[in-house]
Amino acid sequence: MTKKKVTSTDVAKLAGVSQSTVSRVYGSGTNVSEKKRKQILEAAEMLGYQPNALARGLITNKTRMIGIVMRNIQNPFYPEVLEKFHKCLSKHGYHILFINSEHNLVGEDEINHLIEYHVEGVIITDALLTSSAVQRLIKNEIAVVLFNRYIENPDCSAVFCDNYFAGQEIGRYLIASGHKHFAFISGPLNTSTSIDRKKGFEEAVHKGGISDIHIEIGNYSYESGFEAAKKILNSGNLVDCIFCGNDITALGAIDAAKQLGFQVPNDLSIVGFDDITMARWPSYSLTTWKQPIDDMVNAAVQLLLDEISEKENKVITKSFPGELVIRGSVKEK
Amino acid sequence: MTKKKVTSTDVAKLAGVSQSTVSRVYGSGTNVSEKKRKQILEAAEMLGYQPNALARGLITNKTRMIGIVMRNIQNPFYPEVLEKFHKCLSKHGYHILFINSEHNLVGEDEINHLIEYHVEGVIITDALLTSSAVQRLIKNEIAVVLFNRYIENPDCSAVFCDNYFAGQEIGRYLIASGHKHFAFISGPLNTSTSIDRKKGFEEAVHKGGISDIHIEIGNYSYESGFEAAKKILNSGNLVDCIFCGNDITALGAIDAAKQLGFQVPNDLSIVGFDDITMARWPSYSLTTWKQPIDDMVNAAVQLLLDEISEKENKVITKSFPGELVIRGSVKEK
DNA sequence: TTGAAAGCGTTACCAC
DNA sequence: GTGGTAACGCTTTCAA
Repeated sequence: MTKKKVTSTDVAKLAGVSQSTVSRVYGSGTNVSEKKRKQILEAAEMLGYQPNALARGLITNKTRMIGIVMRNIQNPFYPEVLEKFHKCLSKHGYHILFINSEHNLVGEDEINHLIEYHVEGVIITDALLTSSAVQRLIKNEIAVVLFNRYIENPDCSAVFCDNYFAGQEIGRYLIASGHKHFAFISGPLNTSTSIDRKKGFEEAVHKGGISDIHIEIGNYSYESGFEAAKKILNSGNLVDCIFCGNDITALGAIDAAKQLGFQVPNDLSIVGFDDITMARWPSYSLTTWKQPIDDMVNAAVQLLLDEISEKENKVITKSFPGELVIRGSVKEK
Repeated sequence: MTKKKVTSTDVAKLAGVSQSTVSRVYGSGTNVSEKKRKQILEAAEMLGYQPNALARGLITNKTRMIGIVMRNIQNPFYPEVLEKFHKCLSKHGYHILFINSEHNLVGEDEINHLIEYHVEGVIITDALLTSSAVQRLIKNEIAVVLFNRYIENPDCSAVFCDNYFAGQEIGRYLIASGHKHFAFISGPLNTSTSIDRKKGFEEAVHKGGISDIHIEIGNYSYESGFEAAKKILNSGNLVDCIFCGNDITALGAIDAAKQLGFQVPNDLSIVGFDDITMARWPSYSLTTWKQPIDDMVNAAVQLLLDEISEKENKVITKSFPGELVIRGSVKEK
């Protein structure tokens, strides 16, 4: 077993045909007789031939690679999202160049890598691009879709949950179930996601006749939920419910409440956001807002593929409502 | 702002030099005068030039891509691993082609993709390769390292935690802390990982004078831990401790125990494996075995890079002991 | 230090 | 149907 890489020319020689014909078998598939096709496939099998995707990409300008830039992968919501993107993209014959970004704003060098590798499109989850970065991608004919974020003055497509609506619904639900003293643990307020959830929630609560909401700003982590809840419960303010910006924060809040001797939901109601698998665990049984991940992922991929094939840049934003999932962390009084 | 992709030839023209010289600036960096380098970088900046990694890879046979095949990404252990791999690999200038495998055995088509894209190396986490798959990768000069698994008759390198030792230590610890009635919730017994943990644990427990261990086989998920624990606790067998094959299983077991009215650790001790972040959460406060992820990831990357640069295939396996992390889920009687 | 030219493994466009 | 040949964008000789 030698170690030389085998090319279409090797296959052609062994099969006694031209290299072009081999290429046709693996490419268009047309214009090749049944007999030669057979010979070629046999020869390829013998040699262990695999077409070189790089060479192909060089000439076709189609690498069949999609860059996924993901932040916050420690939040269980995102592995689930990644898994679904992988499934959906590979169904369409695409591969994933994975980039784990650490910042809210995707860095220049990360953009550079995506351009260098000539990915056909990029999905950005839970992060943003400067508009100059968007321009660079577009200039390099790379389609872009934001996932779970959008930009006010949109220069690229986006798929997200209607956070404003969701925030409202959660506010209404807590009002309707008889709560009087509200707190909200938000994520950092530099993201559309956080801002909209907050705005919707506040509006609904105010409309329900409650003027004061105790607000803490966290960073969507368990620890920040834990700390924020402690602060709220130790503040002396009366509080009978907390809306948490995401599930993992809510789990932290529940643990903090328990530690301080509060019973959830009897003394304190807690609502999360995302509906991660853990929300369902009996220790928490978290009432939360379900983001329709499947639909969102499918939509994002569809948008991306459309952009890739159509070449013109329509900017489309798609929002999904999602739905309240009632479990056991809210007391309906 | 036009949309034509800019190449080194474009840069050369604008800078008034030859394409070769542009290439030298971005490649070796040698043999180019300070003056021309400056002109070139300026021109490149103006045009927004990025070298084409595919074309480069085609000629150099170095794509600077590493394939990561990951299974079970819903288990929080693996996102953490992925994040660290990303960090370590990008520090070395490598990029990740991400593949989410659904099976214990990596499929032929997944191998094909890795070969097609000419990744320089592959890291397989929590899955195995048939030896014919290994041979195909090697024939295509792709280095392979298994992470968290090894093969009995090794044809590729591997990095893992010494599961046999860890199992023993956990057994000894539970014996030493006065437990008498043992149960074990294993992962599927077709993996080295599971087999070794089980073997070590059983040996230590037997050596401690206990002959019976109630064994259940799960699949390393929360749900399977939950169900298995219920089965154990409802079996009528007396049980005062359960060792769970991984943390997520242990969390399920804890929740099941609580639901059945058992107090952890007073009525029942529980030990996990991995030390995922959630093990630290107050609701669980799980005593567990810490896999030294950082060291393991660094070792895996180092092994891979060595294999890539040395071209000869030494098969090296590296095991790490890890350590017991004592929290609150075990009663020391 | 520089540039011309060959070649990496494909696809695409020709003639035949 | 088929094979020859020119790209694709780069690195790497080799002469100058």
